[in-house]
Amino acid sequence: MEKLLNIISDKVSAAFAQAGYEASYGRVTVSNRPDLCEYQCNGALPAAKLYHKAPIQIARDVAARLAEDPAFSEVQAAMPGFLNLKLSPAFLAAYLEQTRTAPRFGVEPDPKAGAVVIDYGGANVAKPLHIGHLRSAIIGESIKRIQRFFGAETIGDTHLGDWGLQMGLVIAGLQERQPELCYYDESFTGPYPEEAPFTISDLEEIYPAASARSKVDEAFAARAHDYTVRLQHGEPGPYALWQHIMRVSKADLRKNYDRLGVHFEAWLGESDAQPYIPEMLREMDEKGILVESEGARVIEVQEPADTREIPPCILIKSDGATLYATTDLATIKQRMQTWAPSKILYVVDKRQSLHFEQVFRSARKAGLVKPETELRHIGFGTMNGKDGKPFKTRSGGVMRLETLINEITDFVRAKVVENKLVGDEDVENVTAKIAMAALKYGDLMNAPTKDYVFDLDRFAAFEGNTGPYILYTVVRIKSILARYGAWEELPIRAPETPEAKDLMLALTRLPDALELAYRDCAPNLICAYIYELAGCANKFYHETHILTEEDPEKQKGYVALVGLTKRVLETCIDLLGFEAPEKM
RNA sequence: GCGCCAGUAGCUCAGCUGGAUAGAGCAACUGCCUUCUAAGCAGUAGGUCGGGGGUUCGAGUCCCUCCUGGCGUGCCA
Repeated sequence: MEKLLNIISDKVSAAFAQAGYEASYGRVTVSNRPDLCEYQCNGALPAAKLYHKAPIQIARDVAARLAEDPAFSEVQAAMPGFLNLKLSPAFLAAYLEQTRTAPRFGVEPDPKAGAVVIDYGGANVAKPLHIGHLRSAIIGESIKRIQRFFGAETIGDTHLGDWGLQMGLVIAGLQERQPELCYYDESFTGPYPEEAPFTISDLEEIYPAASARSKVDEAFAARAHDYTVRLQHGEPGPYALWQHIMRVSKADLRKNYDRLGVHFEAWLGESDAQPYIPEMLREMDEKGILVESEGARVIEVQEPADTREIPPCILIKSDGATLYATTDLATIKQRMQTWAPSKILYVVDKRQSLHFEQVFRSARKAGLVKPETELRHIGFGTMNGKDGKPFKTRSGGVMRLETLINEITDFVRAKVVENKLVGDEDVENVTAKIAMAALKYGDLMNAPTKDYVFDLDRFAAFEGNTGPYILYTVVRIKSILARYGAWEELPIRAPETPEAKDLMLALTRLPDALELAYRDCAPNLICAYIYELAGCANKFYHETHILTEEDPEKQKGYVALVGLTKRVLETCIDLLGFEAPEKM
């Protein structure tokens, strides 16, 4: 359905045309002076130059032609040449009634969305998630849901770090602890045990220890390297161990992501891209784009239009090994073959932007994707502590994601218990929902590309612009609706108070907010929108006593309005990746 | 060195393609709970938009320059 701003713009444009001016000057925006009007058109100002007329004269010409339009209750020309508009209550109510009854609130899906791969999470096997993984998971999940809302068939892929030296390190590290294991016995022929010889806690000890040791113990480093090679050649012992590591690690990762409300459709990793590498390299060779440079095999990606130097994309090191870029390119090949997506979105730290620029250019040069396939790196900024430096624990270490979630959950639980609004049996459920809202909203409210300061005290305080504030708004409305009874079919009614009208105007802005968030992959725009909407809802709630309203028709209108508000808010927070409890 | 990003209230940040009086939240201060949840609402105070030039009827927004900080910059991921 047509967006309200477009409908008004069309009317004003037509008025410009009737008055003898170029219609394109009739573009209307939301007013930046709410004290004067609801919508404004600045077109008379630039038009004045073209027509050699006073802007105010043009504005008056146009205003005169809009005066009779029933959509507006007020049309005024203001100095020096602004056109100020107010919507008529009846027109606004009719429009919102369409919004209320239309599927997806009248937001139009993207007809060419197709399949979309979202590469996020960035977890490594055998290493616990730490707070560095938080942003990718939260932002990626939200972007995926937004894509899906606009009609895309979404595939969230973790792209696990499950190949390479880190695996060799774990295998070598485990050998130090349990050298007697059959996996290390090259004469072993029988089937390997079903049960993994370690737990996730063991793995979490083994990797950091092995990593540290490899830096000081050359013999150990060589063994790790050797195991890496043997694994990559599919030798039974290392391979069987690797499978155990994968299984144990994935189960643990899944548990942690579940707790975050983050779900992946595909749990593929670097290892799954390996089979595609030989053929990919051969094809690149045939195209003649894989060239020798300083002993390595690279793809040149510098273009004449570049203002900076873009180093070539290295696919084969001078020692013959492949690297990160090679795997990423093979992964693109794998994804195109498997899902033929219209776009692949990478939600990865923004410091890797050059890497992705190289990979994307190489992919196009190699013809791995269609010309119209969109490859996009959504680079996110660093999560800093209050000191402005990358977030650390009090002791200076990297904080585990689990620890962070536990801290915020404990804080929330104390608050939930204190407020006594929920029964004992609901405490954990409600606590988890509020904690997720605090954590996710606190992250998503920031533009993805920006570094931001993570302040647990601030996010946990729940006052002002926070996730819990949004939840609180929803919960208050739910409470009214539950007491009122059937509300779903009640139609929107013309507003009678400024608070009601403001709330309705805010509701009409939903499509604009969602479309921008979709276009720019920017969940923060949804946060900004629902904060504004929740503010309007709370003001309305404060000024209007719904359940004691004596006029049943008025009451129905109020209930319909908060009902629509609730549905919009719940849809939006679902796009952000969290949900509201019944009480809090 | 080169490139990218950032610098807006005491703190954390908005500010869409240049438009009217630069907006929120926190912190500070003041009101509002015998009525649908006060995790709320209303209000007061707080700003040479890093500095300096320029373009424009009009600049936080565009151009130039300087300062400060962060990040990146061929064989790590």
